[in-house]
Amino acid sequence: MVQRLSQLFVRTLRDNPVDAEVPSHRLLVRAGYIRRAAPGGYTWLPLGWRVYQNVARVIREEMDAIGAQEVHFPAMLPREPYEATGRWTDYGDNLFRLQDRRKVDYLLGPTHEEMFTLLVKDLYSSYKDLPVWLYQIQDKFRDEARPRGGLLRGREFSMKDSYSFDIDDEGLQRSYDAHRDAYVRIFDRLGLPYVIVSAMSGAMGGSASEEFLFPCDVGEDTFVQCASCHYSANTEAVRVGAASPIDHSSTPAQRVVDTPNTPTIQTLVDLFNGRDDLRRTSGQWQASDTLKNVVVMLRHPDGRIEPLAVGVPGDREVDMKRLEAQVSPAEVQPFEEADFAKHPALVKGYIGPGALGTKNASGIKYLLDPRIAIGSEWITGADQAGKHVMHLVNGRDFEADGVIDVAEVRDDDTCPQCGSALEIRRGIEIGHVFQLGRKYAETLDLQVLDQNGKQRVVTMGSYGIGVSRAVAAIAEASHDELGLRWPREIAPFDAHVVIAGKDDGSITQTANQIAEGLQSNGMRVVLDDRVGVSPGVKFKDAELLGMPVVVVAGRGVANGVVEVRNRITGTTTETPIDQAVSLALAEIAKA
RNA sequence: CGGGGGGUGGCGCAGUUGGUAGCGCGCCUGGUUUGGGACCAGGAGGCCGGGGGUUCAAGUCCCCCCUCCCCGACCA
Repeated sequence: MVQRLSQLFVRTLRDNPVDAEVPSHRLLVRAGYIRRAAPGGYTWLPLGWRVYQNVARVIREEMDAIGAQEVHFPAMLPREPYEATGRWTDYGDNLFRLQDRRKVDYLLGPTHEEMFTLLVKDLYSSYKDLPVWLYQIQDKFRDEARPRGGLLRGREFSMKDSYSFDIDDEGLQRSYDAHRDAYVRIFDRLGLPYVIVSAMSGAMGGSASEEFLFPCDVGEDTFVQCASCHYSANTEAVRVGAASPIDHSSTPAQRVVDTPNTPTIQTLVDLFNGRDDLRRTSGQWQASDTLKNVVVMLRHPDGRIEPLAVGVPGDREVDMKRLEAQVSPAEVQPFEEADFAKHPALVKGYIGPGALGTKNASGIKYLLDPRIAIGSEWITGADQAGKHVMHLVNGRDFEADGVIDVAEVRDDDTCPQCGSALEIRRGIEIGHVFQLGRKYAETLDLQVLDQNGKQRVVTMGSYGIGVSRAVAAIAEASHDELGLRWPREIAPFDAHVVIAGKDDGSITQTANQIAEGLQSNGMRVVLDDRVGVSPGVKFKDAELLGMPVVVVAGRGVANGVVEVRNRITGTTTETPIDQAVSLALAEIAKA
């Protein structure tokens, strides 16, 4: 059936909604695709729901094509499985919890590793049953502290997540590769540009976890990309190579210097450059010649709290996200005044390697940025108020307990693979493939018998795509100043036929004929049949709604012609009425 | 959770020293229009986010709460 715009449940807004900031949110609300219904929750209107279904269909087709099978869970889940894996508590405030009339606890699933693991455990018990790949497309619930960007980060959102179950690591790798390949096909079909980045430290073997990021200024993830080689990684996963040792045979002995009133690195550098006796033999001292020591508190999952000291070059900050990722599952907490009181060896503002390290006065574990080479000399805190030390050589004058790579990553940092300059970019995480391994299977005791009749713990992978987020990302990727521009496969309709201008009946007749012609060729068609609406309004709405091809039947009909407009390429072609359908079909095929 | 800015018809906004709640768009009726968000005339539509207080009188002043947006923190 040709959808008549006069009958469609939609209202476009002339003005931008004031509470929408990012383009996708603004346009989806203004064009009548979604409405906010709750904090972080959106209602899909008919147009939006068609887009959603199209995205879900593409994902289903590709998942089914690799042999994955769809299941469907209840939204309301029991507490026990999440209790068993510790996530009932680990998820903290982000978990939506509820109780039934008997005060029994339930939760709204934030993610479903537990349920899938138990489902397979429930039914399968032999290696012959493996591998098996299951997926769901369902709403997830996370009580985000700050939902934002409309569909980009909600508290209720739709996600496709798959889980693979294999008997061994080789199988897991095959399952992972199959999903990764499927994701490439999915995002290509969705018209979403993406970069695949490493999401975990190289220590685990670089391919254990990768993210698909859609590069975009409003994205919340930061990643680096190398212009020369193909290296790309989430900033959390970037690993800097260790610096080569430096010959320090000509470096003077360490020297403690009075440095009053040097609360910042810059004032410290200025003081050294301003004093004749401290001046460098060649050039000026830089912030990068100083060693900054940051102390934090780590809170382990078992509740244990211990301090950790990190040394980074003075021109860099410690990136807390990177630090959290490195020390996970421990949480990072600030080192507070009260903590200084408990550790008298630490002098606030003058913390140096002299006091740090498990072998020194504080006993605090001390880890160094990999850029800090053995043999390099530094200006750093002397562990006395108002004093710094210079010519302090790593390996000669102090020794750290190890290396940790958590300094901020900057534009033009060198690529760990080829040494060229890295570029920092932002992106929206649209997909994530992850080799979970045996963590959940062990905890929930998912084992099968192998060929030798022995119990073997199953190894798992998890693979997610945010469906509602993908809708927003596509809108983000496919719009211009006039409105949305849906890729053909995702658009609510293939063609938008407009009845424009003063009509003696022939225009409406022509428009109907074209709409039906398109439909009989398998196209999904919306017809703007609204009466008393001026052509300008209809054109604006057509541009805002964003179907790939717009056919305008208007004043040209008197001369036997209509217009075919391609919303993607921006071209307008006038064509005889009897060729309108075939031309529109050709343009749709191009879009 | 910290900082900042908001909440007044469906949407966007104004509202003075406290004194009958307004404008534009949209919506309804009639008429005129019909190729780039038309025009005229007449209408409908508001618990001014919620609660408490001050006052003869509160959209406006005071207190508490809710909620939205932005920045940060947080985020399998």
